[in-house]
Amino acid sequence: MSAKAQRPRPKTRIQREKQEVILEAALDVFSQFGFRGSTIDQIAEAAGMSKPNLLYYFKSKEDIHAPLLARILDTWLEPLREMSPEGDALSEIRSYIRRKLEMSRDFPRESRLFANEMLRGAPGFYEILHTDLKTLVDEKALIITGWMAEGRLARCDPYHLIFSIWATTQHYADFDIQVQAVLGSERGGDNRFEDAALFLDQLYLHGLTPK
Amino acid sequence: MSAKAQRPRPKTRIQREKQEVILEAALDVFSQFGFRGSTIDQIAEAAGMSKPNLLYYFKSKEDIHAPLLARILDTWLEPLREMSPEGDALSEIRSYIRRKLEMSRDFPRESRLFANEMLRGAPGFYEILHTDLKTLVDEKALIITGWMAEGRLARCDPYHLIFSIWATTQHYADFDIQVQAVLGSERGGDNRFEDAALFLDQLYLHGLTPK
DNA sequence: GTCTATATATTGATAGAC
DNA sequence: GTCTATCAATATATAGAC
Repeated sequence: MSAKAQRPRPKTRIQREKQEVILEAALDVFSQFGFRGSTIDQIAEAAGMSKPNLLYYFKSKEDIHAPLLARILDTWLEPLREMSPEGDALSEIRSYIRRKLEMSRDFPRESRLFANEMLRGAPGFYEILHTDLKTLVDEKALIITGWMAEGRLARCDPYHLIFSIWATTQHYADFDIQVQAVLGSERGGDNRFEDAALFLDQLYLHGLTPK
Repeated sequence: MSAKAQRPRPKTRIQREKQEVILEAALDVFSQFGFRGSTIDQIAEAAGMSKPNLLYYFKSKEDIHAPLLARILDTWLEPLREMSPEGDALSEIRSYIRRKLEMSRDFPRESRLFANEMLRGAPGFYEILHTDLKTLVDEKALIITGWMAEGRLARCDPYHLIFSIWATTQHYADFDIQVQAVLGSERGGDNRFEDAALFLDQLYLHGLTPK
């Protein structure tokens, strides 16, 4: 939303739709090869248009990449934002895990785009992580710590708890190829996400239930 | 080791050392930008030599990348191989986690190189995952299932258990920049791996202790 | 808005002097 | 073995016709 404001806002509906087609194609490409490894040609082909035509809508490679990145962190943290101090501790954590896993299932390319950025050290992105992201995580860590103090949750490091949830859920998007290779055709089908959901639910339920 | 056999073995010790310098530099670069996003120029500069000089030792970009990839899976799976059916179930799992986390701490670039390959769909690598890796995981999954049948471990899906261990431990290498950004300078120092080890140990101890 | 043509820079790789 | 020079291919981006 705020990302749109960076470039002159699209005038017509057609323009906006074309831009969406391009961003969609770019997400395919960038999420696989990262920024440096992707070419405008690849994106143009994926978008079904010529390179100059694509560059009519976005004046540079960076201009295609930036809005994708800008919208992703917001989407990605939505499930964490929903974690409420009012709810039941274990239920809140478990449904956070479920929602996060659903995001990996439904938006794997976004997850991989993000992962690519992390791998190269998040240039021009670190500030946001260190401010916006850190603030949100600090806030939620406090809630979790509160739950532990009330005896509703086993005591543990809330930051590493959150990291472990990020890791386990995003793994199914980022390392999907490996997951499928190991599970094989029999079990790698569509229910790998259900199996993962069951496993993670149990792991964290038993792992976090106060003793 | 078997990777070396693919190209004519180096004659002198000097040659071998130069190749090592190059591979070391290449690991730095490839692990950040992936294969396509890295340039021979970058690698040459990191290795402190000219591009033609580097290409005297490795005749192509692919030839630098391949041996790095070949040696990595072996190293990476070493801790899993060590998991023994003779040992105590919970201890075996916990020390597997500890060793795997140590690898993320000690070989973060290798982890990121691997992650980069997964993100682009592991071209020319999938076969190995589907055969060698799957075979090893199948074997260890059987052991784990055996432990569960004996009541030494809480029942759960052994494959997703292994995935979750991979995910949580590799996260500290692959997403290090994010971990550091969130923890901040106070806690992001050198003990983030110790904190992670403590957290994971507790999570899996409680999560996997039979009820 | 979309195309062909092209300018300009970067990249993978080689030739050949030393 | 290492260097300078360079080639051919690819890449980002623009010009200008339609």
